[in-house]
Amino acid sequence: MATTGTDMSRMREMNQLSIVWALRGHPPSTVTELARRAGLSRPAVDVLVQALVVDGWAEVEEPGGSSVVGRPARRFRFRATAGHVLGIDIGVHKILVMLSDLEGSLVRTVRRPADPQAAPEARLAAVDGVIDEVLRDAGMTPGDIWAVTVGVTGPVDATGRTTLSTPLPGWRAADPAAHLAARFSCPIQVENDCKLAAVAERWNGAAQDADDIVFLLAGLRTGAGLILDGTLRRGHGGAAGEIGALKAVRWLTAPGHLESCPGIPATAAPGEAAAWVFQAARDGDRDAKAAIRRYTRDLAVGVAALVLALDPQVVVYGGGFSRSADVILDPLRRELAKHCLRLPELRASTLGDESVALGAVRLALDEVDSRLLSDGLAAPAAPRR
Amino acid sequence: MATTGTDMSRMREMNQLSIVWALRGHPPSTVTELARRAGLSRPAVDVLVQALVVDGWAEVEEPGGSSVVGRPARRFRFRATAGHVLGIDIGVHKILVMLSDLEGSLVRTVRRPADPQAAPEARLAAVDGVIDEVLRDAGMTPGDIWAVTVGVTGPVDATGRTTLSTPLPGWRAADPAAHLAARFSCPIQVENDCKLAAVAERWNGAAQDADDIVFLLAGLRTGAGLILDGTLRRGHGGAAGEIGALKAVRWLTAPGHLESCPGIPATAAPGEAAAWVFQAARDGDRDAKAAIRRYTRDLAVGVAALVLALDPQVVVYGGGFSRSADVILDPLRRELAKHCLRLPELRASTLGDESVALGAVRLALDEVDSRLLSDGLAAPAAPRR
DNA sequence: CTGAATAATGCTGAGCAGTTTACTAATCCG
DNA sequence: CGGATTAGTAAACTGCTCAGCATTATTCAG
Repeated sequence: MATTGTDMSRMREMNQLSIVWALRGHPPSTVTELARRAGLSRPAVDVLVQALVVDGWAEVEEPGGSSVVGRPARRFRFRATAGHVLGIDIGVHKILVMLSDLEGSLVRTVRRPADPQAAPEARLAAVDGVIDEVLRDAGMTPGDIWAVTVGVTGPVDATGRTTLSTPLPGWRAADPAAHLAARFSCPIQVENDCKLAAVAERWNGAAQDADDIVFLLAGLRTGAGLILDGTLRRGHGGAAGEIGALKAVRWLTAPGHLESCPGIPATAAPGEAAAWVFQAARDGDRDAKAAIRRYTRDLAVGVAALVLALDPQVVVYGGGFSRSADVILDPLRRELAKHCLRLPELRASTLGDESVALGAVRLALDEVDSRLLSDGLAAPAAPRR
Repeated sequence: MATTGTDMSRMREMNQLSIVWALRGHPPSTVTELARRAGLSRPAVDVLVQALVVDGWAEVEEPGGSSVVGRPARRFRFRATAGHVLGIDIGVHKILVMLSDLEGSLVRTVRRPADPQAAPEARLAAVDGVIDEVLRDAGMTPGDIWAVTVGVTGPVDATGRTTLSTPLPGWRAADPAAHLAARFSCPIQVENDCKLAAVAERWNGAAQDADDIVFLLAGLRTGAGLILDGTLRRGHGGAAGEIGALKAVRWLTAPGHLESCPGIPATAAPGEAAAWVFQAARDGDRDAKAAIRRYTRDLAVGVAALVLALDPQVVVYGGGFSRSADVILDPLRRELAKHCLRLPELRASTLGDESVALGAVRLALDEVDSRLLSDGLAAPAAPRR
C-alpha cells in the first residue's frame, strides 16, 4: 500500500476530479447539489466547476422554466462529447464497432458480416473499413478517439496476441493492437470476448447488482469471463476462465448434443441446427428436450467447476444461445444443483450479441478514467500511449 | 468510483498516514529520508513526525555512534508495539495462537494439541485457554488487542459460521466470532484456513513475488485458497476455492491412494501412513512411487480446474504434505502439464503448518490498516467494532 | 583546546486552497 | 411593488506546504 504524500495542487486536482465524478451520471446539477455530492463548500465548487467549463470538461445549461421560488440556479452538465472511445468486436461471423462518448452513450454502431474463413489481414482490413464508416458518419477523425478496446476470440496475452488458441483462422500470429496503432495514437487494448461480455453484463446488463459474476459465452463454442469483487479478472497470463480446455469438462463437445438431435431438417445450416432444437423443445418435442438435457449436463460440469472455484453471486448465460435461455436455464439449473455447494443465481444475458462490443466500450472508458485519475485533468485531449 | 472531496485537515491526515507508511518496514529513518519516501518537504515531515511521537505512533531513537561529520540526525521509528493483534488457528489436531505487534513481528506463539473429537464448546474453551496463556506471557489484557482473526476448516460465511461443511465435529452450529466477542471488543474475523494460508504465503512465504496465487492445503483433506490481483478472494458466500466438492475432482479420495499403498507397517497411525509412503518413495520404493503417482493424478484434476479457471502465476503446495513436496511436486507437475494450457510455477510452501495462523495475523493487521485509512490516526487505541 | 567544515534542525514569511460569513442579485408570489 | 427565497460573490480566516535562512550539534584539522 503505497500511500503517497499530497500537496495542495494535488488536492485541487483531486477535488476537481471529484466534481467531475459528481457531474457524471447525474442530470444537470446546480452548484449546491454538486457541493453536497462532492462534500465541498459551495464557493469551492463554484470555482472548480467554472474552471471545468473553461477547460471544456463541463458546460452550463441556462435555467429553463424553474417552478420554484428564488433565483434560478445555473445547471452544469458533464460535457460527455469532449471525447469518444471505440469498442470493437472482431467475431468469427461479424464485425461490430461502437462509438461512444465519455458517458457511455452510443453515438454510432455499425455491424458488418465477416467471412468466417477470412485471413487475418483481410479481417483487419474489414475492421478498418467499419471503423472508417463509423468515424465518417460521426464526422470524426482517429485523433478524436481517446481509447480503443478490441474484443477477439481466445485468450489474450499481455501483448494483445492470442498465441495460445483461437478459432479465427491464422489469428495466432495476428497483432491487432499493432495494426490499430498505425492509425490511433491513443491507448489500444485487446481483450478476450468472454471477458468483455462479462464486463458489459455488469455495466448495463443482467448482473448490474452483483460484484462476483461468472459469465458464460455459450454458442457453438463455450467460454467464460470472470468478474470478482467488481473487477474483471484476467489471470496472470490473461487466460482466466479457460476452464473449457480441461478434458473432464466437455464444453468442446457439449453443443454436439444439439446438432446430433434427431429430427433436425437436413436443410439446416450448422449454425441453425441448435436454434431448431430450441424451438422444437419449446413446442414440446421430446427428442429436443433430451438433447438439451444432454447439452446442459455437459455444460454444467464446467460451470460447476467455476462456481465451486469462485463462489459467484450470479452466473449469466450469454452468447448466441442466450436467446433460447428460456429452454436452457431450467435444465442447467437442475444439473448445477447436483454439483454445487451453494447454487448461485442463474440469469439470461440481456445484451445478446452486442455484449462484447459494449464491454469493449466500457473497458475503453475505464482506461480513460484511470488516465484522468493518474494524470489529472488537463484540457480535454486524447491521451497518448 | 466514489471520489470524495478533500479539505486541508483531511490532507494533513493523509500526509500523516503516508509518514506512518514510510516509517513502517524500514529501519529507523531520519526526517530527510522520510521526506524523500513520502514525497513531502522536510519541514512538513518534521511537524508531522513530531505529532506522531506525541500521539505514540512513533518514537525517537537517540543518535548512536554516527561516523559522519555534521550534526547527527534524530532517527524515528514506527512504534510497532503501540498495538497488537492475534492470529488463531483452530485446527482439528492443534490450536495455534500468535500474538504479533503492528509490524508483524511475532511476540509470542503458543501451540497446543487438540482432541480431534472435542465438541465445539470444549474446543473453544481450549482456545480461550491458549489465548489466556499468550496474553499472560506477554503481560497483556484483551483490551490491548486491536484485531483478532481466526482460521477454521470449512467455508466461512459472512457471519463467521461454517454452515456448509466442516470436518470439526459439531462445528456447523458453532459461532467462534460470537464466542470471542464476549472477551474482545476489537474487530473479530473468522476465515477459512486455506484462504489464510494463502495470504501467509504471499506475505512471508513462497509466493511473495506473485499477485495471482492458487494455494493448496494438502493433507488428509485437500483445500484451496485464492489470491487474485494481490488480494484474497472469498467469493460471494465465502466459499471460493471449494473445487474439491466437485465429484469429477477426486480430492476426497486422492489421499486414499497413499494410505492403501502396499507395504505400510500395520503399526502406523492413520496420519503416519502418508509420511511412510513419502519416505519410502525417497528411498526408491516402487509401490510408494506408484501410490504418489495415483495421488497426484487425482489431485491434478482439481488443481488444473483452478489453474484453467484463474490462470495464476504460482501454485503453492502447502499443508501437512508439503514437508514431502520433494517427492510430490515433480509428479504433480507432470500431471498438471497434461491438463493445462499454460503451466504455472509450482512451489512448495515455506511456512509449513504455521501458515494458517500467520495468515490470520496478516488479515488482522490488514483490518487495523484499513481502520487507519478510513478513521485516521487518533491516539493509538484498540478500535471498537 | 580552538576554530573551520558539515549536516541536520528550527524558524519565519510567502503562497495557496477551502471554509465561513456576510452581502448582493435574481426570481416568484401575494 | 415589496417580501420571501434561493443563487452567486467577495472578503476575512484557517490551515497547510514550501523555500530559504539562521541556528545548533558534531567532527576533524591544526
